[in-house]
Amino acid sequence: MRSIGGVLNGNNLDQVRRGNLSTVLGLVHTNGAPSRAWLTRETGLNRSTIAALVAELVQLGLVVEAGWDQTNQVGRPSPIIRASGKRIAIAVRPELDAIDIGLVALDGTVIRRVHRETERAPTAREAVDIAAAEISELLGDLDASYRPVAIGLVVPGLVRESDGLVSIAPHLGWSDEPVAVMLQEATGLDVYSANDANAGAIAESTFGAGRGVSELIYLNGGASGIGGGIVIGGDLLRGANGFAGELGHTLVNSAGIACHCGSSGCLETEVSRQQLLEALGLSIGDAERLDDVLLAAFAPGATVPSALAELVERQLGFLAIALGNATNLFNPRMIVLGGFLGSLYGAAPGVLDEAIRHHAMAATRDGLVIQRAALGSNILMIGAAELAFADLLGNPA
Amino acid sequence: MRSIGGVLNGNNLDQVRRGNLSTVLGLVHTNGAPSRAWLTRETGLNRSTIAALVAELVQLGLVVEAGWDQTNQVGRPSPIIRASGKRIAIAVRPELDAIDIGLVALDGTVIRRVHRETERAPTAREAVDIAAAEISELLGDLDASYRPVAIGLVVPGLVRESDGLVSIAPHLGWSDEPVAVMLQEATGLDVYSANDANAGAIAESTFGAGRGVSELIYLNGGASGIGGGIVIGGDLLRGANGFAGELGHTLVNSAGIACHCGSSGCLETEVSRQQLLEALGLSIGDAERLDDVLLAAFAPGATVPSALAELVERQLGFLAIALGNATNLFNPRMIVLGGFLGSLYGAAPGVLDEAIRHHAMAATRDGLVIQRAALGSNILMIGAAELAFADLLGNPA
DNA sequence: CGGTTTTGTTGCCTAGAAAAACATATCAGT
DNA sequence: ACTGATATGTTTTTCTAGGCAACAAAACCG
Repeated sequence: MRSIGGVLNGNNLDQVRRGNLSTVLGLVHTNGAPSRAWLTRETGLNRSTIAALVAELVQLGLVVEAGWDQTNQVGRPSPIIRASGKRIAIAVRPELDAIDIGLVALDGTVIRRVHRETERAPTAREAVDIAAAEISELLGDLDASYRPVAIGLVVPGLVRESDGLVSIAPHLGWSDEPVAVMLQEATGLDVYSANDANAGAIAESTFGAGRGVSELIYLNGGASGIGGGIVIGGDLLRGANGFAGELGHTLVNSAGIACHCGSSGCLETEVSRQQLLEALGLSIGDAERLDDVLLAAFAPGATVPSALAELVERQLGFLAIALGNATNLFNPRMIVLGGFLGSLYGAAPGVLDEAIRHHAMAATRDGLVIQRAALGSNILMIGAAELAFADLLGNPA
Repeated sequence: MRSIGGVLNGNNLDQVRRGNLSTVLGLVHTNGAPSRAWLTRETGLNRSTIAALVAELVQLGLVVEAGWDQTNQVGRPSPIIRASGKRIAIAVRPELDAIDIGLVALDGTVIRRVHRETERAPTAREAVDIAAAEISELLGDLDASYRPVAIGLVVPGLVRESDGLVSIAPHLGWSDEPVAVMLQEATGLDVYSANDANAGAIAESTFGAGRGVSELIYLNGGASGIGGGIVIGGDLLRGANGFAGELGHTLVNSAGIACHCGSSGCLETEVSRQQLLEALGLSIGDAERLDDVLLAAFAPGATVPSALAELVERQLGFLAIALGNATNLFNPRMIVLGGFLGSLYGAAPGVLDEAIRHHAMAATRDGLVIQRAALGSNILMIGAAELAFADLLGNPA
């Protein structure tokens, strides 16, 4: 049985309408403020159909018609469609020493953003309680025209897709914590949960460096290790249980050191931010200066200390092994590097390009583009919001 | 722009009809001979709609209504729908010392199969000429009621999706050969081309060990190396250019030997059939006995020579590294092993299972099933036929 | 043999997209 | 400013395809 994910089958007419509403809302959400005429061209649907679909979305409070196309072209101007600024997603992101919470509207504006520091890594219970309290306060400040849609919860760890169970988040010390359910119970809002790098991959492929690229690999280097997210056909690769994308645990060194995952020589153990900070003489507190300092050290004309050059070259070599393997497996159009991996690449792009030439087959890397991530510090807010909006975007009615 | 593969968008009624025809034909093709009532349940469509869809498919000559459900249940019997035995795909498969050609009907029956030996590896030109001559003869033998749909060409090498160019087929000595175009010109038939392991993955996931499994990895060990195919959401992973799935070129040994791909320590160089044949005292001509001999050597109660035991254990160890990496990346539901990799696994399944436990994270391998391939020697005929039928199944009208 | 159950068959209904005709708003050229 | 060309919104009509309900048919059961 070619049961596609178990949910195959008969299209009926309802699904046509639902699909078209979803397509239009998605285009509006992703493209900022297109005109009705643009939507007509882009979807291939009839003018009158687009008019009806937009009218229904306006009725649902999901979009507004605001102003007219200012393109100075002949012909009657077409109204601009904007996603509602009143439907909001709540982004929640527990970190090692803080919890980030933000409100993001369907039109992409970040309405509020708070950073609640904690003395130590919060337990799941503490994270949920702090988030719930903060959410309650943030929503209380808004007038009644704003409506929360859902919560997007982004966790630095492995998250099961079916129920949002955090299987393991080594750096927070969590294991088998039903955080999504706990947060749902504490707030009464639906919670959509995912791994942080997966959320980052969604964000970069929808709004960032990978905009419009349907086959890409996103790899992020953070304080707590290396995480990956893979986009195929424009959708995040989730795998059987939602744990896909763990590129940080690719073997890159047979003689490597033990990894917390139980294996050894993983990319995550061989390439770490800590080594870079030490080589640059920076403390953990200075981590946010890493990019500037590293790029300055490798600026044209600068003399790079040999120990630093060696470290960077070695780390890029290991990175190239993991990316080469992944390129042979996925044949991606683009690789997007975030966090300190982006800094590493920025320092010596030629080194990585050349090493990948060695480790990936000529055919699978043909046309491959490597880029640094484009979204900066907002990436996880945006990714979390996309998680929260996904159901609404898929079925607006 | 969330342009999904560039072909997004508006569903209109035509697409609903096309999709439903495709769904029904696909279910009939994949499930042998279902009843109309079963199709109704499976698709969720209305009885009358299924009746109309089936009638149209009958009209198109793609299915026949033949006999009635013999299930001895209450109620009016439902007619059985069979795929046509007259619409045929032509499977072509160049090998090191032969060219295999087969005719496979839409109902799955293999109508003809010929094995044309060659003195040496054929050039692309030779392969095309032999195949074209053989196809002409095979089709000439059939009466006019048979209609060829297309040719499915399966090549042991990297095949570009857009135009079927064989980028490289190291063991045939081909590079940048437009074989699909050549075969199209020689026969006048459409040619759909793919890598052999990719075709194997399609076959095993549609009709073999992975039937109904929508997230699986297929890995095949042959005389000419190790090839892989990855199925995600029920569809073959193709990547940006169609080269995805090259699991044979995953790094498994940092101190490994050079690979023809330009890298070193690849799975394909560290694990080869040749080593196994030598350890078992078999010649290349005896390769087909490998499975029997190896399994006999490891049969319960047998004493395994230590050199052989070590080799098998080492090879399974390397295999586990590649599969562990892939498991962390894809979080598959199943891994299917074909060719000598299936034999290796059959000899000592516990060794591989244990090694994968070590190399894949607990979450990503949760619920993972490892199986030997089920389709045997017909796998590439079936895979090639699926390639040829894919367009028809996607758009029957 | 009549009752029950399941499914095929037929005719009607409705949702929704396309198409066509008309209206409107802009630009370009005089 | 006026006129024509162009693009797009608006309204009405048409058509397609799937759902639904009523009826017919073919099996099993007691």
